[in-house]
Amino acid sequence: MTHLLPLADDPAPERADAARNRQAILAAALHLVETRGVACVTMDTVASEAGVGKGTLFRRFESREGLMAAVLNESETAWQASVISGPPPLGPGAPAMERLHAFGHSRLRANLVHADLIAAAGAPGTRSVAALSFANMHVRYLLGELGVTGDLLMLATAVLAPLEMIVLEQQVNREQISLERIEAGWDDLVRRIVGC
Amino acid sequence: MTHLLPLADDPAPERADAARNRQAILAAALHLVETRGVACVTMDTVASEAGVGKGTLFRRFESREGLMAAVLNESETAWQASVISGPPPLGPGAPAMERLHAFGHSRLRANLVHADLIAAAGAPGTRSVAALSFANMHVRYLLGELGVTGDLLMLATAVLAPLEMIVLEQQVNREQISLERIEAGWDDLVRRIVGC
DNA sequence: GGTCGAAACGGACCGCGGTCCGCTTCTATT
DNA sequence: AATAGAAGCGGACCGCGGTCCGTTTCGACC
Repeated sequence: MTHLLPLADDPAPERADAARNRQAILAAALHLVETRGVACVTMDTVASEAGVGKGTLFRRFESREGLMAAVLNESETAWQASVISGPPPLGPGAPAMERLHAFGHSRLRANLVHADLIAAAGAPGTRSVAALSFANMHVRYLLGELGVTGDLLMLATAVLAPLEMIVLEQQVNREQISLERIEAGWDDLVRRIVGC
Repeated sequence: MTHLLPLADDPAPERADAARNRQAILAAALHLVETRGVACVTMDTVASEAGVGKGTLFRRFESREGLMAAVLNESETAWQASVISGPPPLGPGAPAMERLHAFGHSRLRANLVHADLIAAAGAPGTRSVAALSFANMHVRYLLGELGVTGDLLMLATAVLAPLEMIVLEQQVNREQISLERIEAGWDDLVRRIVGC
């Protein structure tokens, strides 16, 4: 075998025009989301802005949720990168406890900033599974570093659940709770789960 | 003043035909949800089944989410009643810790049973605010009984967050985690939050 | 019972998400 | 360069949630 043979690719490597269209659609969607806000972005608009037919959008991204998830993914990826290899205390280099707190605060803010996009991206499962379980995996790792014993998967879920948009939405918009109080409450939660 | 005078009613007491229609709509919706499943229930169907125009549905229930929330509310009310005045350990009479665990398990199951209806009822805020904060208030009360100190509102939120449908959905459908493990994980969480 | 304003009604209508299928474009092969 | 057929394309079309407004019904008051 030579280096010209395709090495363990996907069985169907994307065709050139398809790739071009995917890029065009993604760029158009991102632009429209930024300028008009998520709510005002219709599939027809994205299609015409990208200069493709509507069918193409749905073949590439499955649904509106899928497209929004793809847009969201752009910033999510950057955020993940800063968790994995950015400067401390979010990135590696700081003590695990500091990293965990930085993680929570950062995630909290990221969720609030992209609130409407996250809502439009819909239930997890539409977003890539890998992206979704990243947070859980990272928290599990940090809890391990802190010497926490028990069902770490469950504990990580418990730590992350209060940061979910649906919960934050209720607290911020409905109950008018300040960001500081939410952060403090989350810090307390972490302390109780880790400590003792 | 006599007993014939309306006592501190809403300013606009519902007209007779309006009340009749509300009942008919709710009954039709409930029936259709039970027989065909939430996903197959369209507003047109409910309207014709109830023998009213579509406009009436939307005037009474605001949106599809609102209608589904109203349907969901029927069973939620019953559940709340059993928490407030049902038999122990869920109702009053048992030690606070037992009640709390019973509460969590009961809520967990209720959420899973009505999963699709809850999803269709959409974000909180569509459902009545009272109904939504009931769980939080109850948990806060139980935590107080247990002598927990701190920001009880935040702690109650932390206790309830892992029971939210969006979290459970991920665990049950995506990660295939058993109900027992979820319950055990939640029990552990409660112990850590209360204890120490 | 008759009158009148307000409230409720209902179905035609709209926009959007999503599908379908005949046509076009790409690329592997010779 | 020619070819063939798979992959991609696009826009007409559909169903559903939601709105609008001319018409009907209610019930308070005379």
